[in-house]
Amino acid sequence: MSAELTERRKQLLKLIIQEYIDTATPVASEVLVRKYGLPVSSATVRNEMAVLEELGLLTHLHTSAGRIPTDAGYRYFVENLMDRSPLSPQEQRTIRHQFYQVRSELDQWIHLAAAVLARHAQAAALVTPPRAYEARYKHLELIAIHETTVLLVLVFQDGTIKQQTLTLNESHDQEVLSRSAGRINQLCSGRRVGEIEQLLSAEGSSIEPPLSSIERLALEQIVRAMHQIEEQANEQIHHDGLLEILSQPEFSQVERVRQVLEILEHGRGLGPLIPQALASDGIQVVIGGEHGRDEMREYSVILSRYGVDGSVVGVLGVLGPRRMPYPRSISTVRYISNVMTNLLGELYGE
Amino acid sequence: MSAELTERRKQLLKLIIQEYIDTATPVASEVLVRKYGLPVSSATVRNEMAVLEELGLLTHLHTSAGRIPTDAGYRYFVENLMDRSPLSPQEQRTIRHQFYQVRSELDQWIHLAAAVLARHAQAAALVTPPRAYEARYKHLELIAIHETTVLLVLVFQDGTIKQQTLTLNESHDQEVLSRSAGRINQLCSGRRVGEIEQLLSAEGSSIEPPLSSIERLALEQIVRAMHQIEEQANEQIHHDGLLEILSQPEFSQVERVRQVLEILEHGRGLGPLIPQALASDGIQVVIGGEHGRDEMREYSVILSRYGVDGSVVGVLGVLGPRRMPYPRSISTVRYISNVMTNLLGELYGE
DNA sequence: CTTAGCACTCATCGGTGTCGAGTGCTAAAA
DNA sequence: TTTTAGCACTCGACACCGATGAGTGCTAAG
Repeated sequence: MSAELTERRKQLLKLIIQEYIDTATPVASEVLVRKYGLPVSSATVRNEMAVLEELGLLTHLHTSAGRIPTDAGYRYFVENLMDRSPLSPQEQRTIRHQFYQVRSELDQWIHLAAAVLARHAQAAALVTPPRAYEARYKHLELIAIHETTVLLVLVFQDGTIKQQTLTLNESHDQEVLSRSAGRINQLCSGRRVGEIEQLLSAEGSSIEPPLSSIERLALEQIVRAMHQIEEQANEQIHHDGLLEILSQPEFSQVERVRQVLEILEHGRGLGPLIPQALASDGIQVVIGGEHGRDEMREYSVILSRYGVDGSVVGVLGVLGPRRMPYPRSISTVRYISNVMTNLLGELYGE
Repeated sequence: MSAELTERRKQLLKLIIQEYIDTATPVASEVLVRKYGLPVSSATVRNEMAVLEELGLLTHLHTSAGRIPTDAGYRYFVENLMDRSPLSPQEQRTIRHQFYQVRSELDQWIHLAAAVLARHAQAAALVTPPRAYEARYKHLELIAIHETTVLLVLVFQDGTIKQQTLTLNESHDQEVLSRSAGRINQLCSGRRVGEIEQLLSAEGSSIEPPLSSIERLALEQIVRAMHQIEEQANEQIHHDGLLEILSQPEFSQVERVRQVLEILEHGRGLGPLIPQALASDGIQVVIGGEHGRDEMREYSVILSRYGVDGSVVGVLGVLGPRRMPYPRSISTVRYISNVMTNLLGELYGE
């Protein structure tokens, strides 16, 4: 009986979780009444705790230890209980200022985003570079480097840049290369990989004048590069903030550090979370082993998509121990996500 | 008396160090005679060990513990004792093959170098991107992205690419931008930053026709970017292989992990080692706190310059615990350094 | 429904004793 | 003079013990 969530129990749960997040030690009934001046005795609190445990929101490690939240407990906290306070105007200003300083350096954005996320959420941060759903050709440049070697710089519509080298049979001067690049630019501007492939196939061989050997070679590289980009679309994940989480008590055994590194570097355990975040609006919070992923049992992730919908998007978020300051982390992820979205919006036109 | 380094003592020292590197536990006299079938008794070995300790080549943590090498011991080992065996042809082939696969992707080289170093030397790897001593302008491209925003892609003679965005007062079409870029390319090709600055100053205002506002803006960005590149010349260090060293016993306390992270991410403690390696031929081995750097007392680094002398150079190497398989690490660093040097040589002409 | 009281549980910590690895020394053997 | 056997001594590692104390669960009274 009475296994229902009364208002008092909710408040108690909230306090317990906040306290645990704060102190990283199991919270005892006694401590709660003292610290927060509850109008009831510790015994009552204990009774309530027992009910919350029955409901699956709390556990304890052994009989004479304080309570700690379960995944479900955290989930309920995140969804119904926690105070959603955005970052302070002061913090927002600082962050905006940092981004303002690198506003023109596209490739710094993800570094900065990861660094700021890590510092403000005190967790490991992960950011995937913003990518278009499908690569579209924007611009090619061929630059003579040395005799028969040519630097091929490829720019896509989402701002991604790829550089490759090309080795030719005979040396050509910059003049010729520029003309070839110009021609390819005209042929391919705004095209998808499929359309460019056609230029190379029989179908495309009807173009006049026929493609020079340089042009063919360059086009082949372009097609290869575009396929490559689409394959590894959101696979490469930039991360930062290892140092931040090392100071947290849950990482006092190296084994944990190794696990996190494996998640961050190889994406082990992250599984479908990134694509999922990419496909859905709003903030995704995954607590512990919620989705049955064993490697993640001890960790939580908060992810958010960012970017211009339908044009160029990425995912950013934080990874930390299950005992994570959810309100703050979520606010941080949300804010940085917005900042990045705005930046990209300015770049590509909202 | 008799505190001199006889042949037998040298051989003993070599064995002790090899054994310690292997097992990570202080080595006992008894173990040595048994494992290597020495023609003397453990007592004799103990006497010899005492002499080696007197010479400052060995220590022990407490009276009844086996011996471990001191920095000087390792140093003597590296310089006079160890077997210098290059990587096996099999390994060399594997490595060359891996590099062959990414031969055209310039920006993959440092990633691959770090990854291969880390895996083969079982240590943390660090690689600075290859840089010219001073930046020289190679090529500029201006690409209209959206209304008044323009993507500026800047290529330097050493292959470095920088991308920036530029916001103009009014929108211009690609035609105009390309013409401006072409003009700047003509003006700046192969120039150093100083010469380009002159174009912007009073002295340069005599060019005809006078620079358009777009051209001025672009030039300003170019100058800024070149200064930036020269400042952070070899400051950014790419690293890899944290996971490799985590499994080593010396990193069983997180504190050590933090230290290494701080060295790798912020270059703390590396101090002048990188510039030093950049300035000298051959392989640099720094063992423990040899050069009085306290943060490094527990670690050793092996660095090598790579690249085309006088044209474009970088530094690569490994960082590991003092107890490091020096012969193997040194061979690996040497080999990868050669591979990278060859790759760059092909690119820029030997 | 709340609470005081109390028994019970369990991790933590300091202290103690034992064990074994390893050295250092000494005196005898080579 | 060098080597070696023998042995005392040192010190870390480990297990065990009991005390301590935090914290719960239960019960019976308010």
